[in-house]
This record gives sequence, C-alpha cells and structure tokens, in this order.
Amino acid sequence: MRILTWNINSVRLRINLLGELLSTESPDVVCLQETKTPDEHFPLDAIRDFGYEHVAFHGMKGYNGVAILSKYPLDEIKTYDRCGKSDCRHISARFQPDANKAPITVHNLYIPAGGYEPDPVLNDKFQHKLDFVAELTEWFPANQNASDSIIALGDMNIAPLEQDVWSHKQMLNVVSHTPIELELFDKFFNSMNWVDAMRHFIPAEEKLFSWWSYRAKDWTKANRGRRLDHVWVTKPLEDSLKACSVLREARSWDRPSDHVPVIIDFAS
DNA sequence: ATGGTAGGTACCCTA
Repeated sequence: MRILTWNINSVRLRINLLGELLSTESPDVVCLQETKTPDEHFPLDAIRDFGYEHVAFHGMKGYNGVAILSKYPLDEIKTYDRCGKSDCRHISARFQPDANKAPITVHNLYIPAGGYEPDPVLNDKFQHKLDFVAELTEWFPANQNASDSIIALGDMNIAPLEQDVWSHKQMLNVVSHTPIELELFDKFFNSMNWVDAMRHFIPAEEKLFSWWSYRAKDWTKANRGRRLDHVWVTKPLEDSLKACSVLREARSWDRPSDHVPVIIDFAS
C-alpha cells in the first residue's frame, strides 16, 4: 500500500501536474491539502479518469480544503469543524487494502499556518494555530483508539526537529519552529504514541524538508526549506512501514506548489 | 536589514 500526501496549493490550477504525479508514482491513497475550491467545483471527473474512483473532499471558496483520493473503497467519511470554524482543514476516511488485516483510518490535516508574528496575544492567526493543535491533542485520544491502524498526515505547518529547518537557531522566532509550537506539537505527537513515518527511515540528524518558500530567488541554492508535511502512524502499523520518499524534484516542476509530495510505502 | 512570490478573489487576504 502506497500513500501520498501533498499540499497542492489549488487542485484546479495543478490538476495536470496531479495527473502526471499519479501516473508516475501510482499511490493507492492520496491526501491533498489547500485544494482551494468549493465542493461544486472540485475536479472529480478528472480525478476519476486518473484511476481514483473513490474520492472524499471538503472544500470552500478561496482558502484551505482537503481531499482523499483512493483506489480502494472509502467508508466512514467524516469532516470536522475545528476551533468552532467550518474552514475545511480535517477530513477522515477508512479503507482496507488487505482483507486479512484490519482496516486503516486516515486523517488528512491542514493545520493553520499561523501568520507572521509569533505572539498569540498580538496575532489571532497564531492563537488559532495553537488552539487547533491543542484541540487535536485532546480529540484524538478521546475519539480514536491507539490500538487501531490509524494514519494522521498532511500539512501540519510545524517543523519539529532541529534538522527539519535550515537553521534551528535562526528559526526559533519564526512561526513553524517557535518553542511554544514545538512543545505543543510534541504533546500532540505523544497523545497517541504516534510513529513519525518519515523519520522512521531518515535519521533525525539528517536535514529533511518538504517545503521551500516561493520568495527565494533560487530555492535550490539557498535551500532554506522546512519539513512542514508529516505522516504519522499508530503502533500497529509500525512494523509494516517499508519506505519513504520526498519528491524534492517536484519543487522544480513548471508552476510548482511550494510543498512537495511525500510518499510512504507499507508492506502489503 | 529588508523584501522577495504565488493563488484566489475582487480590488486584499492568506501563505
């Protein structure tokens, strides 16, 4: 089973890139963030033509939006309001790649970026981000069972480890790597005894990025990236983790997203 | 030290 997560930054603008990606990588399940389209304009026919018959999506005009595309049937499709807002940042669904194994529930998340000023008193968007992570930290153990096969993934907009940013020291006051975010994120990570599927394969001492700003003159030269995208699994799935790949080359595609796709392969 | 780009939308917001 191959799962792929990608902050696509407009599914309608990048529908052709998505088609090429799916035909090259052949993931079984695909989670998209920042689809930026209301459900009535979601490109469902194109995605079915790519070979993904089972699709769950939750979008709004202009901002945010999450979607799950699958070669397996999806059931238990659910969408969630978070922090009292209906802003289309969380969708989940269940599928069963192997009839002899337990079904897998995937939670596709788009955690708020949090704005520029890293002070929750001065910046409502930063407060919203902190509240969102705190809410997930309470919600998962209260509503999901860590002994089930669960994947939580997506654009979490936090780079937790020192080697998840280009400079730990220079990033400590930059939203996505501030101590308050790192502490909250650690609590979220511990809430279900999650396994970090990317770092399961790539040592914590090695730099690993999934996002590079659009604003850099030459993103490859500066290489000031961050690992904002994550794939976490519950313990029952740990032994079936098989491989991870971060499609860095996608950042050089024509009209790229600022995030690149992350793939996790599971045995069977 | 500062400003730089991108997408969607409607003349500005978010990232």
